[in-house]
Parts: sequence; C-alpha cells; structure tokens
Amino acid sequence: MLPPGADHFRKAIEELTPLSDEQFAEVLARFELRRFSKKECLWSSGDVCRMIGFVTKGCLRYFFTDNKGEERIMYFATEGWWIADLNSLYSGKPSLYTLQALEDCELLLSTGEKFEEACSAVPPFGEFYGKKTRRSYSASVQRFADMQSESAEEKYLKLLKNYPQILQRVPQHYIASYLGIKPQSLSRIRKQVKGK
Amino acid sequence: MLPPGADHFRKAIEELTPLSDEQFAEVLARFELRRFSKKECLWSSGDVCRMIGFVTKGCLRYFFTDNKGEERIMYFATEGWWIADLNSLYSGKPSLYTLQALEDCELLLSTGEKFEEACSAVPPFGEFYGKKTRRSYSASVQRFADMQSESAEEKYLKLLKNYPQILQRVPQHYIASYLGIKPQSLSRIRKQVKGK
DNA sequence: CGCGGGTTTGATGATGCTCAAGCCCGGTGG
DNA sequence: CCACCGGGCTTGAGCATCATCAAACCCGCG
Repeated sequence: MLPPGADHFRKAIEELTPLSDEQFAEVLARFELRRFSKKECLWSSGDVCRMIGFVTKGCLRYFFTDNKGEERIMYFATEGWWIADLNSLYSGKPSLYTLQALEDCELLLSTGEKFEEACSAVPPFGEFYGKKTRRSYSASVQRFADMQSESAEEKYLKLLKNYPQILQRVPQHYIASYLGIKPQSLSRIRKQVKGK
Repeated sequence: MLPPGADHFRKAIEELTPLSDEQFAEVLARFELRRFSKKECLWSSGDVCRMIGFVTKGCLRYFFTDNKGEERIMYFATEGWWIADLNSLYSGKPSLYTLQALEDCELLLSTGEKFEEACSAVPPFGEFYGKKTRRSYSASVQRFADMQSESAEEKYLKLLKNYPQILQRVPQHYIASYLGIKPQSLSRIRKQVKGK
C-alpha cells in the first residue's frame, strides 16, 4: 500500500531521472510519511537538521532571524518541494533556519543516513540528487541576482505572475517577509498595483 | 611534469576528499592549463558555458547585466576558486553570465564531458564534486540571507573583514557592483567608515 | 460585545540613487 | 619635460524608495 502522495513523489524524481518500479520501491522504503499540524516546526534554528524530505501536502515557511531580530522568509515550500538544511544535515552543526508548517502538512521524510543509503542502493536516485542540487544551486544564484536588481514592486509582480497560488494561501505579512520588505510597504505596493 | 598550481588544486580537492597519487593523476589528466590575459572573457552572456575549472592564478569577475542595463558582479574568483555556470553547462542553454579576467590568469580547465569522466573514473572525486556543490549551494543561500538583511555599510565591513585581499586588487567600482550599490555610495561609505 | 491579530493609512525619516561637477593620477604625445 | 586627456574616485544637492512610528480599521472568535 503506497502512502498518499507517493505518485507525486515518483513523478518529481522521474522528471530528472527515470526509475523502475523496484528502484522506486527501494527509494520509497527509505522515506516515511509524517504529518505536521499548523504552526508546528519540523526543526528550529539552533537544532541540527536531521531530515530531508518532500512535501506532499500543505505549505511551510523556511526562515531565519536576522541580526536585527526580524524573521526573514527564504522560501515557501508547497506540494512538490524538497526540504532540508543541507549544511546542517551534513556538517552536524546547528541550523540557522527554522522550517514551520503554515498549514496542516504531510511530508515524506528521510534521515541523512537512509537518504545516503537510497542514493547508493539506487544509482539513478543518486543521480537525481546530484542534478537536483545543481539546479537548486543555480536557482539560488539566480534568485540572488533578481533580488538585487529589482524593486519591491517588481519582485511582487514577479511573484504574482510566477506563484499566484502562494498569494492565495499565505498571509500578507509573510509575503512581505519573503519579498524583503515590511507589511506596510507591501500594503502600499498592492494599492499602487491595483490602481493600474 | 605537473603544471603550476597542481599542488594547490590537489589540496583544494583533498580538503573534502582524500585522493591517492594515481587518483589525482586520473583527475588532473582531464584538466588543461590555460592562460587568459587581463580583460579576456572565458565566456560571455549568450554563450553556452562549456568549461568547468579551477583558478590557480589571477582574479576574475562573474557578472551579469540586469534589466536596467547595469553590470552586476556576483562574485570574484581568485586563486582556489572553482568556476562554471552549472546551469548552462548541463542544460546546454546560453549562460546569463560573463566570466572575465581582471588580471592575467591561469586556470585548470575541463569540459563537461571530461569532468564527468573524472567523476566516474575516480569515485572520490565524484564525491568531492557532490560535497562541493552542496557547500556552494548553502553558501549561496547564506549570502542571499546576508544581502537582504544587511545595510550597504555592513556588507562593506564584512567584505573588509572576510576578504581584505580582494579590496587590494580590485577597482572600487567593481567592489560597489559586488555590494549591489553605486560607486558614489561606496565612496561615501568609505569616508564614513574611515572617520570611525 | 469586546478582544486581538492582521491590514491599511498617514506623516516623517534614513538609506542609497541620480545628476552634475570637480579632483586625482597615470599615460600619451608634442 | 610638460601639457593634455580620460578614467576612476570624490563630493554636493535633490530625489525615490522603503522603513519607522502611530493610529485607525477590519473581522473572526471567544
């Protein structure tokens, strides 16, 4: 019996690397379905991150607290996203980030060890992981580039265009944090945009 | 006969994964020493990036042109840095970035294919590549976090503290671009800082 | 009905940009 | 050897964007 979301999980892997049924079963066996309720933290800053996983249901925020004491959201993880703090996971050092459920969530979770097992037991999955990491890295660099060169309004419009679903399910002040501005500023930008 | 910088190259790899002499030779055989003179571009935006390499001498800038036509420097690559546009290298799509020598440079360069060969011929090197990519990814996320939460002056002071050598060898207006500000603003910040 | 978190709105302020001029200094040609 | 040129750095004045402080508003919930 497959856990709910296993099909989505498989598709997400096979977008980069195809797997046989047995190979997929080998991978899936290293993951466990876990549910989290709204506001629950999968880990918090100061904890060591010991998990790596895939969101099958719900929405989470990955954030840190800056040196002025402000929470800053790096990204929202919704269905189809992978989550982990690779730095903490591999180094065993405390994470600077917190991953918190914004809704009731379901994830397929693995540990560092089991995930490593899956990579060596199923070489195409190891391949997938390598590709995925490189893509995420490139995306991170690209986002850095965009963030620097765009105004708050441009960033908001781009979010509106690329991830309209996010805006439907996440409170404004979290969107503001994600965009790197204050809720008041986002409110003004929205008024501005609406008038056009 | 080893090319100049091969020892540095080996050390950089072995910081993450030890190699036997033969293994290192296998890897090195897939790289070629190339020299570039000041202002030369290893590739330019619009080109497909077909190289991956290691800087043994000199200093380069990795930059793109934003939607306002301004060049923005993502990083400086000096001795000990790896360079590539992984996105372009693997997808075969044109790069958005340009890599230009700021001084006469020497690099150990490989192609996508030869590099791939090295990874499979020498498993510890494949391991190294995986670790290195994960680290770069984490560093990129961290830099994004810092860039958002710090003022221009804080960013400048952090650069001054962490990479004072860069400031010695790179013109101010490039530093400004790296920090995401205009040369005029950097000039004012420097005056400000000096007065303290 | 009243509380409380989230959003909106207004007034003011800080940071960094734009436009513009001047300065410093190394390189070139007379 | 000196005058001139040009790029890069500095400085000044005014401006745009976003932050801050503060108050009002909205609305779901106890």
